[in-house]
Amino acid sequence: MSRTLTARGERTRQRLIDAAEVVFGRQGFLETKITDITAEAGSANGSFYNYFDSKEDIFSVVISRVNERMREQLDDRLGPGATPRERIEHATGQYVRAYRTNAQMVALLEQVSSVTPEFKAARIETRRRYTARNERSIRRWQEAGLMDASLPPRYAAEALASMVSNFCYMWFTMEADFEEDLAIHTLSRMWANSLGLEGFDDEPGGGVPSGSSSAGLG
Amino acid sequence: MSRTLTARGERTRQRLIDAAEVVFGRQGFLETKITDITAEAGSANGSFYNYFDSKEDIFSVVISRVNERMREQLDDRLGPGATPRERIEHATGQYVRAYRTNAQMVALLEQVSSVTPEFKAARIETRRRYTARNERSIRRWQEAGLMDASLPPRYAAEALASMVSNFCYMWFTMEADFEEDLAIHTLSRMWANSLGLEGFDDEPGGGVPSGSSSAGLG
Amino acid sequence: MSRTLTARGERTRQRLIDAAEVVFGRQGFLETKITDITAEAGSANGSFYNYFDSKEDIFSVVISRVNERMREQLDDRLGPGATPRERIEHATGQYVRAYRTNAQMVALLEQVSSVTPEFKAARIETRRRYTARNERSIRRWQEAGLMDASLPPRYAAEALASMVSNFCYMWFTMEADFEEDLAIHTLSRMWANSLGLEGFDDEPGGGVPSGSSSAGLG
Amino acid sequence: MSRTLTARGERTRQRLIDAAEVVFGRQGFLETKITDITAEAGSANGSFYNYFDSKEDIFSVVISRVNERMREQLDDRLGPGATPRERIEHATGQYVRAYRTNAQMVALLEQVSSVTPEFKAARIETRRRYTARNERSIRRWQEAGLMDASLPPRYAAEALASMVSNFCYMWFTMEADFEEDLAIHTLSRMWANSLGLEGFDDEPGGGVPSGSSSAGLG
DNA sequence: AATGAATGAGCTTTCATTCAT
DNA sequence: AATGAATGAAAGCTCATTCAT
Repeated sequence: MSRTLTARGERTRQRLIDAAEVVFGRQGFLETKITDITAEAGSANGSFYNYFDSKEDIFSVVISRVNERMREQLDDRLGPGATPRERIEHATGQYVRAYRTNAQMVALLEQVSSVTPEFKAARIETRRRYTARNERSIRRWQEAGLMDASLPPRYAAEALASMVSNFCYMWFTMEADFEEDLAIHTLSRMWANSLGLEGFDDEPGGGVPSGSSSAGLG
Repeated sequence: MSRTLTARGERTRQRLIDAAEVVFGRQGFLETKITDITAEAGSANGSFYNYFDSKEDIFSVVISRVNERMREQLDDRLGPGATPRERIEHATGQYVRAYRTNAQMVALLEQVSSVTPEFKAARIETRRRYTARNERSIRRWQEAGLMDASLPPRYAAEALASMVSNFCYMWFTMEADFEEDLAIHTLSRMWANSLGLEGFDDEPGGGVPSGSSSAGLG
Repeated sequence: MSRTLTARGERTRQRLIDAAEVVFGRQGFLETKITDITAEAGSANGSFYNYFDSKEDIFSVVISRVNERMREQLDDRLGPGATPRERIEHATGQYVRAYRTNAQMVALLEQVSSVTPEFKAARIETRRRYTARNERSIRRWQEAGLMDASLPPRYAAEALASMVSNFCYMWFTMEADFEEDLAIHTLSRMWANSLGLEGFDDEPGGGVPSGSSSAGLG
Repeated sequence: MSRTLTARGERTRQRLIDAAEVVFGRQGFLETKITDITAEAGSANGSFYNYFDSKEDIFSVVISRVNERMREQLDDRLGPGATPRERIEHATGQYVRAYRTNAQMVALLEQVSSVTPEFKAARIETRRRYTARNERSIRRWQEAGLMDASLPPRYAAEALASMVSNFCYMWFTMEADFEEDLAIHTLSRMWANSLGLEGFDDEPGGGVPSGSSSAGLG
């Protein structure tokens, strides 16, 4: 499935990927039939197999693209003058918006990863990459005496990633009703509180919880 | 499917439900075929339809039973002399253990609910019931001046349920490696911290974050 | 595929096997579609898979049945008073008639065995079993001084099996035109001649070329 | 498919034929896909249809080429001074070696001819052409009083072609294990014996059983 | 009630062949 | 001539569900 393609071929392949994203989003992984994808793309049944081996194959391409998009959306960092609280709020806001944009696909990955071992592994890895960033921040803050030293960083990082990501899951996928500014503000405040960052609010230049906001899959 | 059954019929029905739980747990919803269930139950293929309409039908029965079990496991409350921190820790411990015991089934429901609208609604409802308890506690604590009054109770309750439940999900379903006592302690401490309960630790009789923490599905 | 069947099941299974033999004979292995078999048997497409895993599966059942039939047809031996020439002629006649009856299926097995390793092995084994009988006869005759001692028994046995079986193949499958009595007589005579049995014709009780005539698949 | 080709076209066509022989030999007729041939030839999928109508079409070209080759390999005759036994041995040796060289293709044709009526006819015709040569020899020998006059020439010729060709089939295609010199010698001796050529061994200038022995397809 | 056979819609995948460039 | 993308008819197989006993 990696023979080089002509321009036309590349176009068709893209059409199929776009179609797949639409259909996966609409029907979920399992309810998506190859036929649905080709129909959506306006090509013949058999054309699918000129480009992909299986539904899993195209799904992983779609997911990669979504991850890429989310990574970009989470990339903006505040400058060095910002306070930790500002940083947390900024990162949380980014995360929430990125999640909202891609909610369907993120939920989809969740759904699939609990079934297919291959995707489960990928999903765990992505999550690990992002909690690792949280963990480093926490470690730094603890070394700097900025927060509760008794919290084990890895555990705390996982807990925070859980809080934000699952909140978004309930919000965007399970259709709980929240107001954006208030949600971001509340999550940010609870995040800071939970680590015992209170009292350090105005110290600029603290570590960044940042990507903390576990892209896409946190 | 609810006509009254003879004793024999009732026994067969139970055998099928037991078998279904085993098989669902082993193979997941989709990989479970009706024949797998009847084989496990030691009855004939066709017998299934004497008691259930479909795979969804028996699945919902299995899930109800699991929910029932979890509710019981989360029901033990501390007496009136306990401090809020003790209560939080107690409830968190209960939740963690209940989750662990039923992790397979909880994950299963998660998986299914993102696919089938019917189960999605049920899952939302269960979650709502439990966050509602958290929410009431928070409201009470705020009225009693025991915690940060600026946090909107519904949002905070959802965030805390997310933190604990998704932590357990990563732990028991995605096989992250945590140590039980430390995990419970850390989650409890972050829970209390995040609400700004510090300084109130020793006030006995506060509300109970409790099993509140969303049974089975939080 | 070996669960015990009820009478009805057994009947259906037999219907499918009968149908398969007809269709295989008519269309060959490759041109036979599962649908053709079920149509011929008058049952539904899916019913096939209640009894067989695949086309190969049912084919091997059909072939076994044919082998069985041929073995029976080749089983009649002459009494002890017969001369070698009589024995050879008798055995050749049997072989020719058995081949004719089952020509379609024998050719089919030949066709399939050159493609599918599994059937190739089976086919070689059957052939080996029958040439082994020829070989033993030849050895005995040589020890008894009844024939040309310079012919290596295994080679000679293979050559004779080839002569008769391939003659029949050309005759019944490739539609060469021969007259039965003359064919049998000629083959018998050449068989005896080739071994140098001339001059011993009238000695009664010699070894039996017999099943020599490689049943079904020689 | 026989419009005149430019030099380039002719080269491409040859490349395809060469590739086809390789691939047919490697994978058999059925497992050979058009794409396998073009891939082996290093040209594009669609190019195939510039030169051939179908897989059958190119197959018949390949087979013709193989037949041609075999005919050449069988063409060497002994001079007039040779005895019949020498001639038979010489011709048998030639046949065995030619078969060995082309065994894959010969088996292939056998396989295909039992399926496709078109190739079946061609195969019968080729066989007939070569047994006809045997038959003429036998007739000549009988007229010259050199052998058993009671054997009907056409029947005997068919039997001998069967003996040698099917022996080779078992040897080279079904992987029976024989030693070359001994095999050739045994087959030759049995050939002569079966016709009752004994006692005439040393008469030079007898007819030639010859390459007669059915090229390629005997 | 219990059984297990029968059914057929539904989906995936392959690949010879055609088409447009 | 050469290319490689596009096509869609087959065919196999699964399995929930219905039926007959």
